[in-house]
Amino acid sequence: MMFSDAIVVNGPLNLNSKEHLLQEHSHAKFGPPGLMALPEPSSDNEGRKIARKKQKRRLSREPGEDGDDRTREHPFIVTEPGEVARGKKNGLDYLFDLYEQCARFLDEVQQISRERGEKCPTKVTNQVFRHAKLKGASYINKPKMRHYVHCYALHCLDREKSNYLRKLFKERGENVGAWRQACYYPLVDMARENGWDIEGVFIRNEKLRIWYVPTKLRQLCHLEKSKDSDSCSYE
Amino acid sequence: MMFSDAIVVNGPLNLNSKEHLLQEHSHAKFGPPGLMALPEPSSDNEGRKIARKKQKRRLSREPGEDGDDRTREHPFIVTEPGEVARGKKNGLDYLFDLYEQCARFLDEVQQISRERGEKCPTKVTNQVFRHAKLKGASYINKPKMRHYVHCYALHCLDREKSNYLRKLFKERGENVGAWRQACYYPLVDMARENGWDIEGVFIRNEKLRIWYVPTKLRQLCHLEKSKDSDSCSYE
DNA sequence: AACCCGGGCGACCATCGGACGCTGGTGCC
DNA sequence: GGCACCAGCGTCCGATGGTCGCCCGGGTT
Repeated sequence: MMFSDAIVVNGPLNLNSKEHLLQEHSHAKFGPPGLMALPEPSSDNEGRKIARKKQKRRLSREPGEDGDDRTREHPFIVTEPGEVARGKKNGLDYLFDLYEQCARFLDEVQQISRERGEKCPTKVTNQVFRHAKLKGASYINKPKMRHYVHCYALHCLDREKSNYLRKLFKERGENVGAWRQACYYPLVDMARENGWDIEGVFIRNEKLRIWYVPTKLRQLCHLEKSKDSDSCSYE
Repeated sequence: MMFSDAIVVNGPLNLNSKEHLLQEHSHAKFGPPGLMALPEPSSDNEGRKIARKKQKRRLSREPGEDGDDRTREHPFIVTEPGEVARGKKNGLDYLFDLYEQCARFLDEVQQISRERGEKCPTKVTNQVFRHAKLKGASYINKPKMRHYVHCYALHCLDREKSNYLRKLFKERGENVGAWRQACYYPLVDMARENGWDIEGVFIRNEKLRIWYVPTKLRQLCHLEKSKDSDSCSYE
């Protein structure tokens, strides 16, 4: 009754959005790099400056036209594994899938950087979010992804506990915010079991490695560690 | 006639400066962290904002008063291993020692971050330079250290070749700039032998790991790689 | 003493990681 | 239909990695 791994769906998900025209970017070659002249600043880096205001037109959707060209993503609700969110909501399987999509976008960015001989990111950076947007994944954005990183971490590190928490909070009718808060504590326990090295816990996990440890989680660990050592020693 | 390692002096060095009142920072404890209140932004991070303008008074040194309170460090000249720079110059052993000092400052910064439960840098960052300055090592600064990273890299990765280059350029009476340029090419060769993974070459070396790969070196590798594949295949 | 060469490093810049809170979607009554 | 709740994400902010070129030290004449 511990890690059960790899059971949870990768199935339907994302019922309410229909942006999947991406997903299958084969790591293509993009042709020979073109021999950039060395003493110059750098090659044009994936439309960082250029094409900046190409955002989706906001505030222009006609009411009644629903489901597509949505102004903002439907909010998440607490769903149990495999459960499809009903109504104008997204489920947690979909949330977690977003993290996997980001990992794929990071792969692509790394591929491109390597081809160009540029610095190669090891984490999901601004550049990756920019790339995702460019590829049409407009439903991915930094604040959202950072907001739920620790929930995804629990999902990666202890599927069992993660699933249990989802069921529990769903049952109780708790909102997403409450569930999200609750996700911190199992992680703090895990950090404790690993000598309080939360960074290491992330880095040792294949999927988590690419995500920054959230500040709040790091702080919680530090706080708890201080409490621990206060109460059982006076060094 | 390859890696001979660990022969080069760690001796006299730094004849013209007398700032070594640092060197021996034992990784002390600094007392208990103080249990920062969680929801707050962050604890005051090593005088990042505070004490900012505490710089050395410039333009106020009286002429004739030499050797101390110098406005700027003496320029480097090409010296061979163990050779002491004469006159108002610094030698390359001293330059390389500066990199070792930075490594020690990084250690300290990491120690402090870990105690405070803050993000722990793995590289020599701005924070490390700030810390060095705070500890009195005012002769260490970012532009200088970044400027010669690849020279230090050669020194770490192929002492033999590095020493040879120093002797050669000294003999020829070349200036520091010329020697510095020359340091790139052996490194490019080394990258070639390692599948053009210059990042990996740095990371695999204990001492280099903490330094960012200089852009110019990365670009040179990329350029050379393109040339290679152009001339021996048409894929 | 005057001059010029060369390089040290102050200071700037684009971009980064990180966070807040406004806006407006959503379900309930 | 109106309202209250709450969360998505635009947008800001301090700090970062990276660099350029000014200024002036130093050797030469």
